[in-house]
Amino acid sequence: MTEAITPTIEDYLGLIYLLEREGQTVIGARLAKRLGVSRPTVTMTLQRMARAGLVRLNERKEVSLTPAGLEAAENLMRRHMLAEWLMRDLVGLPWHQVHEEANRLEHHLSEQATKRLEKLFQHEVCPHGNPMPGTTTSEAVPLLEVNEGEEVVIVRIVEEAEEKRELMAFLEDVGLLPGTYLRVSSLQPYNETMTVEVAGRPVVLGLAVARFIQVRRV
Amino acid sequence: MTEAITPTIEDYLGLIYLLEREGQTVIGARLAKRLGVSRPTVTMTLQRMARAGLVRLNERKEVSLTPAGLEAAENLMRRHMLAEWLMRDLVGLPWHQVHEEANRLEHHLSEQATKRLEKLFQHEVCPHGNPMPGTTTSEAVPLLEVNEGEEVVIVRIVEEAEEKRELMAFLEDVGLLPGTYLRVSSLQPYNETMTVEVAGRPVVLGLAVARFIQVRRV
DNA sequence: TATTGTTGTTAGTATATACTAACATTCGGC
DNA sequence: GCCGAATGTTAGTATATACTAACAACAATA
Repeated sequence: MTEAITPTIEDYLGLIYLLEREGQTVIGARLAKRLGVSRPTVTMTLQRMARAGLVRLNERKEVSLTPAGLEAAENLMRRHMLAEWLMRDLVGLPWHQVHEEANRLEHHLSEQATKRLEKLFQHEVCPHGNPMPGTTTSEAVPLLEVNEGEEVVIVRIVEEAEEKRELMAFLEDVGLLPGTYLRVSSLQPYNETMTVEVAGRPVVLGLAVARFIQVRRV
Repeated sequence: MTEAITPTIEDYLGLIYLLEREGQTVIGARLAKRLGVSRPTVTMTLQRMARAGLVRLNERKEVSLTPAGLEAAENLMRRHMLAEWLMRDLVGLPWHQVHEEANRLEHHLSEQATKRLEKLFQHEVCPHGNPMPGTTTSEAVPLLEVNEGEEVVIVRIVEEAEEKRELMAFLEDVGLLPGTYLRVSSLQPYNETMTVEVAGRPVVLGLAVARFIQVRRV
């Protein structure tokens, strides 16, 4: 039945999992865009996945994970996040590179290696603050919604942003990482920006970016 | 020119590299056997590799690496051995499993991660005692050739043996690892075995296995 | 020398993953 | 309710990687 879950199929599973977790409707066109492939390719791959019992499509072509698909997806996400911690804490790769590295390694970690990593890293979140499968998301709001003058702490950088290499390098550079405290010093909606104060230094953020940063008020 | 070096191509490069280093004549049939694929598959893949400038075939169909192929192969071997050390020393996988794990991960380590690993692990050999590309093999003889009563230290387990999963588990179990001191207590050529003393305990080894273990006299 | 085994190649096929071009359908907005 | 945009699918194609069956060339050996 569940023939072979290839790296490609795992990529689909992981993305569908994340979109579902964010409460988004999962359709082929969105997968195509996020995965960087054409719509016909997605159609074909989803067909194989449905045949393998990993996903279903309803009459409106909305995609959802079956129990088997969910299990495989959670398994993948666990390996992804453990690979991220491995790269960050043991190998010493810069924070902004670990997602990309883990994206390739995650498909090739054996069960034994995964078990070892689970022993070593007992975190409930990945290095970007996103929850491991099985744990619940801690309360947070987009930095976008925070008012002028408020102090907050960064809870997570959402997964969509992890794919954006230069953005990640920028965030690491200015120190906008999970756990960082900052103050919203002023809003410039006319300019689509906001200014925050991080470790005493002002940083101007585009509002698109401020939507990717989730924070908790302090 | 050098289009894309796929994991499959890397597997071929690595094997050819090792066979060349052992001074063996590299022919398609041997590659087919060691890689576990059919001869036609090897023919086709070697054609693509030749087209990409990674190997040449002479009139007698013997395969050799081009400079570009050698560079790619050495690069791969370095990643392989670094992945082995990573798995052994940082992740804590048992010795007999690290080769298999590294065989998959090696294809997906970025240059940045490889550089980090090179900083962390400055060994001249892999966990099985085989030399990193660029370093020279230290003098050693097959355990097979050692006489009764001699004391030796294990220098390496040759690469061919690394593929044999159960053998590797056995070697780890009885403690026949690089650096281990042992004494050849007796030979039973009629039985195709020899008996060695490891840490006070006698171990009977098939001669086929004794050919895989290289030692230095002490 | 004749036979047998090894080796390499052709031919035909399969699968997963991609693409473009073209079309059908459906949805959102006016 | 109509129209253009978004979406999904067909059809045709490409590439890398595999396979089996069959054959040709050569080597090795009885």
